[in-house]
Amino acid sequence: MRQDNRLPRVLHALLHLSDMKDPATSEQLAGMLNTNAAVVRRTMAGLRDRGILTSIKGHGGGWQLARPLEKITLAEIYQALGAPTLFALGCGDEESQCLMEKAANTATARALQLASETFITALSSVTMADLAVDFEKRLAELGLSPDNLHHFADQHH
Amino acid sequence: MRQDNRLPRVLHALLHLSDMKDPATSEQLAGMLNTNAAVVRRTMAGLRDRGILTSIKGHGGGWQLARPLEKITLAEIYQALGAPTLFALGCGDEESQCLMEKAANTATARALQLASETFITALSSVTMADLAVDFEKRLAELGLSPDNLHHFADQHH
DNA sequence: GAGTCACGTAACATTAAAAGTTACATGATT
DNA sequence: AATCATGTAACTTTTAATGTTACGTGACTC
Repeated sequence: MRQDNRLPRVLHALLHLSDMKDPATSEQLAGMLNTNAAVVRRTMAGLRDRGILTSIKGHGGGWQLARPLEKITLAEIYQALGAPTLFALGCGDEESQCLMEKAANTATARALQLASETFITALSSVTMADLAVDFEKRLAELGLSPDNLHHFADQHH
Repeated sequence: MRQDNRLPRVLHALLHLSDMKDPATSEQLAGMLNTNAAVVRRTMAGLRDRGILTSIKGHGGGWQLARPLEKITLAEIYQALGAPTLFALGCGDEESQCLMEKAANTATARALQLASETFITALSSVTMADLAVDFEKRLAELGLSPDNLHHFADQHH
């Protein structure tokens, strides 16, 4: 499989959305994320279905946050993306009849399961608001005031 | 990327090797693993370089364990495979200049890093001997004596 | 209410990495 | 010298994300 970058991409998009008053079109977001509008729609669809985003058609339409950043955990976003396969590693054929293969597969699956739980737990403990704080810190480190210079932080504009 | 099943496949192969007195040829292992001899050679090459296996050319040659199962951890095998990418998920473009994207990527990378550490730790705590014990248990559960019925456990034969 | 904007979605092409396959060179044994 | 088995390169296949194009539908403006 190719590498799945939807999670960081969506986080990135949500941060931009939180910074905008008006709805952002798929076209605008695609520009910020260096991708295609259809990809944005496809990727964001799950977040809309989960009530994280709203989408509005027609003039002045686009994407908006449906909730404050504090109430959106990264784990929920991961779920909204369909909880895509975390691992590039597989644990072998589940239906094998060879007991040696079963032992091998079980051991692999166990390690992957533990890693998966760690991943979900880590995502659960972080909200989008935490990311926004991280962003503000990065801004401040560059000596920029968070109040009036947000747009400088975004190289896309 | 496609799913990487090398780790469970190698574990499976090592269990079979531990059960054989004579070296097993790539052809034989390929039969047990339902794959191709060239794949076996390619996959096992890293284990040979790490001193986990020895390979012998010519008549009566093939693959053998270079150490007792107790002294082979799953983590070492994973390393011997080149520590292939664990995750199907990426953490975005590392070189982005957008501070929002950096915040998003960092958060994703952090969760992946924790998961990765859990995975390696889990692999480190298990040796091939543990897998052999697991195999014996599975044999016993089927009501078979471990002493003289090993070959029944392997559906390949 | 016609035109335009923006989402919704399907269909197809592209891409990346493991895995499968084929072929042949090299070394070891008989 | 013949045969066996590894070592390795080159190429094809596979799979899921991603990129792309196209068109339908709803919503707003005039």
